[in-house]
Amino acid sequence: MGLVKTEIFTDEQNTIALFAKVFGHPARVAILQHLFKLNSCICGDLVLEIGLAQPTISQHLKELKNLGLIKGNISGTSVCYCINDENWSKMKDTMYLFLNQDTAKTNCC
Amino acid sequence: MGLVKTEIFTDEQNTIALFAKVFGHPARVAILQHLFKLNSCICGDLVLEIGLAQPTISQHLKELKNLGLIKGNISGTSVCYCINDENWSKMKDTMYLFLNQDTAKTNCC
DNA sequence: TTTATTAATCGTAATATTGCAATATAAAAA
DNA sequence: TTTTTATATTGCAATATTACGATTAATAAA
Repeated sequence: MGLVKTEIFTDEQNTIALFAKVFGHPARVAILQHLFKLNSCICGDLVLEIGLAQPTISQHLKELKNLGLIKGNISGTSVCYCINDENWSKMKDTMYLFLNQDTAKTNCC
Repeated sequence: MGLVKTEIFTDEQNTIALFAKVFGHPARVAILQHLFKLNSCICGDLVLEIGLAQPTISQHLKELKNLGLIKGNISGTSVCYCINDENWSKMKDTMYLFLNQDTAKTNCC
């Protein structure tokens, strides 16, 4: 297999898993942290900052873009990437609901 | 390859990625939601609730246990799983810091 | 003891992910 | 136009993940 059975789960469960999955690689975490830190946009400096080959970074950026968490503006030969604030906020709402399930709960073991 | 280059990332980035990775599968999301909802512990009912084979559920439970997010108590022939509140709370702190980077930021594109 | 019952482990097939070299694409500079 | 610069895409090897049948282990019930 190696194939996730998405049909048997709710949309919410699949959505949470998709967002979590994209954060499940340190390179993508690092890319997002850089984009946040610089506040302004960034292009291929990411390749220098993070120690991975250019095609690898490009691939990770694509996954973040596919989920709508970042957007890229072409300026000349380079591409300027930055956070998609609106979608980031929506993602946060979804993840918060999941992470916050533990409030006011007591366990038996 | 297929092998993550963890050496080139910070501990924080790797930790975030590890937590996110475990949430990156809908079955594990579903298991956690069940454990939270029932408030009391659960054992192999998870196999019935979620539509995956027993060894598959067992494997997912193991990953959650390895990260310390759940704990299991043996009672008779069955095992009672529940959330590890303390570790869940610590995990939440880590993830919140990451998810909350967007506060008071403006982007250029 | 023998027989359920429950969960973990092993082994394995199918698929996905990671990373990069090589190449392609596209715009800017010469 | 030719060359340079910056990024995306392709193809592929190495490794990881998912899922499950078969088996094992361990306790409870008969």
